[in-house]
Amino acid sequence: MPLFTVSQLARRTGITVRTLHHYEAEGLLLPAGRSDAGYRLYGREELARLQHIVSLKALGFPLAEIRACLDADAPSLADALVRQVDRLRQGIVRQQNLLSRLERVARLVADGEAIDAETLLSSIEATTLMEKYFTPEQMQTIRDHGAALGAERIRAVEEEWPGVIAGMQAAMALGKDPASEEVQALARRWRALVRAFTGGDAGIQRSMGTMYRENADEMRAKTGIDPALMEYACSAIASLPKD
Amino acid sequence: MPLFTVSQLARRTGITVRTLHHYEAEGLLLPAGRSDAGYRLYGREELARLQHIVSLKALGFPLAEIRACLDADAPSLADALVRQVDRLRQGIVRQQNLLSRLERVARLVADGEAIDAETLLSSIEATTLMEKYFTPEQMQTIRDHGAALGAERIRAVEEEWPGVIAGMQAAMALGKDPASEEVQALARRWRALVRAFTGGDAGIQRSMGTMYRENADEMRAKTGIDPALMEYACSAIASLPKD
DNA sequence: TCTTGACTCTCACGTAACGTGAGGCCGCAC
DNA sequence: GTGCGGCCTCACGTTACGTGAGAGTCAAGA
Repeated sequence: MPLFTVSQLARRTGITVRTLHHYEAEGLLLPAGRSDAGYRLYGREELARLQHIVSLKALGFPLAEIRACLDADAPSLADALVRQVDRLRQGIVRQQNLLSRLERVARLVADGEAIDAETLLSSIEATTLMEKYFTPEQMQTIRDHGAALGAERIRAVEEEWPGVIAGMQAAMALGKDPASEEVQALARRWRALVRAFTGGDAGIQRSMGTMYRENADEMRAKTGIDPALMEYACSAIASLPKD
Repeated sequence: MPLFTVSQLARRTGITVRTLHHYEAEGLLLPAGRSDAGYRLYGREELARLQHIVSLKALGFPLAEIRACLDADAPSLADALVRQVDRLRQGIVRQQNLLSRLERVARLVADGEAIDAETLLSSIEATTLMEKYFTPEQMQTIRDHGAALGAERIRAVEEEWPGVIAGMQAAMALGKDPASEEVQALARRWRALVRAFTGGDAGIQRSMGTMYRENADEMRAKTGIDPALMEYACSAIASLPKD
């Protein structure tokens, strides 16, 4: 009956000595005995058990579950297999969602040549926030629409916003009538800008409204639009003749 | 200039108070100051930084990298994006390999009704070992071939092995000539069993030979074939007329 | 004014699966 | 006897916090 020392057993199964120590501490694999000097000694039975452990570990099982399986019997192993498949599937789905988000961000860098950190972080935050309020289908619609518009038109739209916001802000501060011709002109430009983004999709526009209302602080900080201005602009747009 | 306490900041960004403590300990986000009672106080700047942190964390970045990005500048962020995409991709590939292995094992359970733990673990070990010696294409060939054979034929083959091995072992022990008629009959059955597995593929047969040689101990334990018997059987098969 | 409840503080251990020394004993060969 | 390799037992480090424990702080109601 052959007995192995730690390193012999480790070589035979392709794991480290430290791992064997760890398994003993966890009660996962106890040596058959000790030599006079206190060296761990393992027999055939322990070798077999270790091979089982290594196999299950190679399938990604946590040690606690491995111990449960080996100390119990077959049905628990079958259950564990199902659980592990589920765990893995969920993990993969999460990772893939993450990856697609990341790749979208990475494309910003690739497209936008030398984008600065502030802008990039803002974009990331914008998309993160948007993913909380838009369904995946809506996100896809928005992206498709953006692609159709082209990078140049998008930049043009983004550059027009500050002027329109400032104009509307000034009009509100001066107490001008939302139905007045001057404010109506601003409202038309505002509506056009919103439509450039929503593509005319009513669902997207509603979700955008929700997003604005629930993140008033952040929106004010990033766009300069506070709830009062938003209401003023909306009332001005409501007074526009149906296009 | 508004100041926030921990819980106010936490609510605003959807993270926990403990996490803020942690970020301070890590030097990732320091409060703007403390109140007389020692309460942490954060300002607008800290809120913005925390939003950046949360965004990057949502993309799966490790905290150390987030700190590096925020304390450095844009190029480091762009690099980090690339690194993170790589990391994720590799992780997904690993997980998917794991999943496919696991699903193969799970199918054993599904097919074999009430399989016992010992048998299942043996199967797992066998496939784990095989994946070390066969290329993915070879594994696929083996699986295809197995499917073509059908579960019943496979079981028949598995049941025939022990008798053939025992017979060959006995013949060797009695010192019979590998070229004798009796041993030649055993050799024909042996060769047929091997071909049932390899499907006649020379590459697979070579890989199997390597696997046997490099795992003589384990093979002896599982199949009862030791190197001497293997050599004897091979010489007997070599004496067979080319079919 | 006292008390209650919500909030905050600082330790400090727990998590998964080991890696990586530190300091010291054991065994065999020269 | 003296190397050198193998073995032993602590015990801390890793990741990103969770979860109390024990104690001080703040605003409000009885």
